[in-house]
Amino acid sequence: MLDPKLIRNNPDAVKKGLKNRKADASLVDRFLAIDEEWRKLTVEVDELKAKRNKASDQIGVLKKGKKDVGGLMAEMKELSARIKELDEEQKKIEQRLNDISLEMPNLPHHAVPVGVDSRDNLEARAWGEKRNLSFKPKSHDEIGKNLGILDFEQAAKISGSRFVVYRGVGAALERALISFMLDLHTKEHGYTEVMTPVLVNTKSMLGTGQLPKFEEELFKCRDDELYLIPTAEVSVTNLHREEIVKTDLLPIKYCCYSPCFRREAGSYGKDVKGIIRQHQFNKVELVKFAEPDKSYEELEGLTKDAESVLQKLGLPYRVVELCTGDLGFASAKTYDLEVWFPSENQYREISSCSNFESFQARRAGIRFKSGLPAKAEYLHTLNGSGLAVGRCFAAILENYQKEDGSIDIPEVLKKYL
RNA sequence: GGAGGAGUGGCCGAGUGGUUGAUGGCACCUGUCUUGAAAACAGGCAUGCGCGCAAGCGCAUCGGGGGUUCGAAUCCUCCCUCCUCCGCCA
Repeated sequence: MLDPKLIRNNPDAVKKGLKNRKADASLVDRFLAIDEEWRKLTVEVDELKAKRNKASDQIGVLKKGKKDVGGLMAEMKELSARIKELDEEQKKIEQRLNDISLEMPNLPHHAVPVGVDSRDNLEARAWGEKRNLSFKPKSHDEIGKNLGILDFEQAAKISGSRFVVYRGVGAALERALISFMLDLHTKEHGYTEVMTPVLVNTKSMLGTGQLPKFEEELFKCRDDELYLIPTAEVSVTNLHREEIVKTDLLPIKYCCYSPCFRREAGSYGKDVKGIIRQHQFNKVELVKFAEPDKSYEELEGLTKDAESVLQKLGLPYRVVELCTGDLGFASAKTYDLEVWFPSENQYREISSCSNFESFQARRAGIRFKSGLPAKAEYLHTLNGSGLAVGRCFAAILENYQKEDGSIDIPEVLKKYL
């Protein structure tokens, strides 16, 4: 959610930001029109309520003095009825205002390169040597099937398409990756591990921005107001919803392993082979709560923490700075980490590290005290994959494959297997 | 799932229809005293929103929604959360 005062005082800047990210800038004018209507009505209602409050006090006093208050009471009865009508109208307007506010995406940070789509993204840096294979590299799903560690048929039988069964060493490798990542982030990068529910309520989904706009991307329970999380970002960020966190605890750094669930509506025919795009996948997520003036520094650190996973695994990757047009709904600035896939001869996203500034904090009511005298203020939230485990699994299969169809195991994983 | 109890400001805890946004205590801030600190004493101390250049004024908020009433923390109702007991259960 954007600061309503910012929209009021700086509508043109907001429009420009929305346009840069290909969002509907007319939302601003609609917001302003309704906002004005709301304020006008608010003044009116408040005045009537002030009148009523005064009269009610007076009635109390008069009654004590055994004076007649029948006329005044009748008058106030009418006034109350009028107030009730206006209250209802005001509530409706508030609802509309709120709906628009929740539909509005975040504004890009001013330094984010302006662009239309992923072709305008900037490569910030690249790391690692792509291995020189003396044979034609196989795809990870082929390797996995051949080794008997990935089974797509059985998964399709018990669940459907875009699911996978890990078997034997495959299951162990997936588990090893999770443990390796969590250990790295907790022991070397100072994150606190949490394990949170994967079913969350509507408020949590609104808080991080999955709702109301992206409901079709979510799995929802039929009989309960609960959704499966598409990322641990949701449950972990909402840990501090409606809280004023102690300033001396900032920055708060969490890492969380969780399975993630995405409907992938509208991605039919895209990445249908392999485990790149699944309805259910594992991910270790990094989440930070930071003071506003330090959040960009924290974004750099967060990205480096995610990168170090790839470095320790010896997987070549590059860091891409997303342009305004490619930014996610809630993000002000995002770095994608892309890992090398030899069989495709291209880099593919394996992590996305974003600073949401106060966008999620405002939706979720996450504040801290700052200044003198101390005043509660929205903090900044950040998160990034550290990393997507399934894609990491696939990248290891492809990058560490040998001509005989077997694979090497990265050194750092050996103690986990 | 069944029965009962509870939810008040940062915390504890009063308050069952009328100057109660809410007594008191703790914590916190300021001042006096002190070489300094502690103690004691005095004072201050909720949040959100709107109007206003400002001083300030007004509205809302006692888990959440709805209702009764001129007026609700207080009465009614639905919901949520927590606790106790029973049932079921990894």
